[in-house]
Amino acid sequence: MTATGSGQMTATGSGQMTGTGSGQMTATGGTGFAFEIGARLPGHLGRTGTITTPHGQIRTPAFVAVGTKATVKAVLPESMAALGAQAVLANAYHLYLQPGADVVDGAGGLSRFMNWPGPTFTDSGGFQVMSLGVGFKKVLAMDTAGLENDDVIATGRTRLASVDDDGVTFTSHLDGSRHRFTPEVSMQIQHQLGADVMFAFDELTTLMNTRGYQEQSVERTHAWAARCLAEHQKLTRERAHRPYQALFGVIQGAQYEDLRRSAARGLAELDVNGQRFDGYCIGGALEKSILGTITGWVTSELPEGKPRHMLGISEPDDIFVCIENGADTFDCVSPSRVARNAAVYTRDGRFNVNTAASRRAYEPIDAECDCYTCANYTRAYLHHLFKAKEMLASTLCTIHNERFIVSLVDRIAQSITDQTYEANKAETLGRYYG
RNA sequence: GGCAGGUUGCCCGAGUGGCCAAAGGGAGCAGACUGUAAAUCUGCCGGCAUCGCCUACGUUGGUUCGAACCCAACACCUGCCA
Repeated sequence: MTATGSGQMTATGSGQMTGTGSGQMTATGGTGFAFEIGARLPGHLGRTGTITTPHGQIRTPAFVAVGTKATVKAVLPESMAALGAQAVLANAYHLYLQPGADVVDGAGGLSRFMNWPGPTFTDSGGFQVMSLGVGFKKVLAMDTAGLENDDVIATGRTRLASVDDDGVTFTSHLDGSRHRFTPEVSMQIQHQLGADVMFAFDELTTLMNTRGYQEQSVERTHAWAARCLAEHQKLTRERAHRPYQALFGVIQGAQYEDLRRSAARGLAELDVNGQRFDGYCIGGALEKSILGTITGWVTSELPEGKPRHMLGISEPDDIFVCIENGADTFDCVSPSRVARNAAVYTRDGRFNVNTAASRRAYEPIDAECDCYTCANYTRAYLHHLFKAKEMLASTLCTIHNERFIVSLVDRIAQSITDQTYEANKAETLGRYYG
């Protein structure tokens, strides 16, 4: 395991760097974007594959690191490449507010702006419809019983976003200024940001919403998806001198099978003037206990030959269950956010390094981990850095956590190829949650 | 030596008769975080413990039904005068 991990790490890092400068890739139908399926997981919907973008390839399944404001918080792009990260996902809403999409465009696009030569993704701002709106961060829950209520608003929070059928009005959390996002605006921003993969502007509901609201929201997201495709087609023509940017549609529908399936089918069939989605995202309110089932409903409605991205997922059990149900890529803030708050992942579960137990623990976070942090630093030192409020603590723990997830996903990919998936799953989850 | 001010829980610091085991910080201890308003947030934080009891606001004594809060002496610290 360790040998495999470090070997992959090196290959990824160098592959990314060289693939970048040379520009266009292999057979991509003239767009620079393509997806090719590799091995399949017998008895399941899972598969390995390769996504080709103008900025390089992504071997799937893959974890995409979140760098909301064009930076993976606390970590250098070089470190992200060294730990095996294949792609980075930034956020249209945040970059639109600061520094402004035109500034990123002027730099030559997100990749150049942030010095990440590999593939990049941007989220549409759809997540902020929810996180700045009703404000319920909890979109994952074990149990939805008794939660339904469209009027619930998180206590103590000011609502900064409100939705209507045409779009969303935001109040900037930075300066209180008012902004209007529509599917067209999101596409314009994302084209200026210039990521290889863009996401359609969607409405993200929570598990608190009523069935009626979820239906209405799925319809709205579908209508927005069509508008995104139309605007995308127009912008792609206007910006033909720029590298091709792929567009993924986002499937909502919460925990309802009929809604999820019809939403998936609707986007799979959606064709606006010959323009279709290059891939799909599975997002929104996801009930953890049936996460795999939901993923399966959706992927079985989607075309096989296009990649599926899982929005906001990174817990080990969730990753397994999504991959075997046909998800190809993931993104999540968790490894990074949690690291800044002193929580670290290990093969034997997660713990907080800032507790007294690590004060004199002169050993790495995880003896089996091949990351830079575990190779060079002890828990005692990290504990000290957190207590002393030194920012290196965030850097080192983020490197470790990102590597943990990347390496977990890499091992899953390898086990699909090797046909040892079930054994790998049983062992990995048994240890992690045991 | 004279005049004036101060001494509060691990630290800083409110509180000037009962609603005070004592505000608020910090530290400490633990927990949470799933398309990032997050280097954030939550809980505990004198002891034993079920209400409750015990020990506590420099020390000792006093006034009072009742004192961290009022009085006296003492100890130490801090300003101005010699």
